[in-house]
Amino acid sequence: MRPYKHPPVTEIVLERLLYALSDPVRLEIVRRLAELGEASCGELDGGRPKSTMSHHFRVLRDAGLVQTQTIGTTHMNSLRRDDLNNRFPGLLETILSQRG
Amino acid sequence: MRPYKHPPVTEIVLERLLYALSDPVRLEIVRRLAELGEASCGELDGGRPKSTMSHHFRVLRDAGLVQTQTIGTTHMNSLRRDDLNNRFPGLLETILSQRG
DNA sequence: ACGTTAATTCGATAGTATTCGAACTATGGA
DNA sequence: TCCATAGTTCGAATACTATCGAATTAACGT
Repeated sequence: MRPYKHPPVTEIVLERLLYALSDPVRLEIVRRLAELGEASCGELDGGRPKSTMSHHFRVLRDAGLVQTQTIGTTHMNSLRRDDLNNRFPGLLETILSQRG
Repeated sequence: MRPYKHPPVTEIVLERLLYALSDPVRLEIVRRLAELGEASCGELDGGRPKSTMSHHFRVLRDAGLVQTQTIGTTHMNSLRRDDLNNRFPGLLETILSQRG
């Protein structure tokens, strides 16, 4: 499995980040990741097909929100909290603290 | 001119709000409105056609970010700061404080 | 009433997103 | 090596979105 392409911190773009979070499925993924610390793709599908989940995780990765590392056969995802707080201080926490 | 339909505070949805702000043109509009306090549609077009601006203002209105009142022939827009701070405390300020 | 100004609505087009099944790839275990 | 597991990639259908010109509506001043 070739490694994932994660954007460097400096290339994380606000609009792209907001867009990634504007989808209910993706916002829920991010909320769960915030709770759990990390999770595999499969753990967070709510019965949705794998391809759909894979798509959403890719959007989150491309936006710089999520990092994915391969451990064995599972792909572990976690939020890039430090990177995000460097680039956009307080933003992620403020969004996650909202009761939507 | 029939009055605009602004969603009540309780119906402002986080995802919709994030989506509205994920467009560069709209984010810029919101930034300018935050600076100026209020502005007409025409003041904020950067040479863009009126129909394009009208579209973006509608998205911002529907998301609950902007309120528009007609004064004479001009439509004055301003941010719904209080409403937004009630519904999503700190969110707007945090987003606007980011240097994108 | 007429023209001007300000912005919305309509209609079309081109681009992009979401969703999903099916095929594929990679890793680890029997 | 064969198989199961975990996700990705591909392809296609469907649905949205942004953009803009043209026509329309509204309010004001003359």
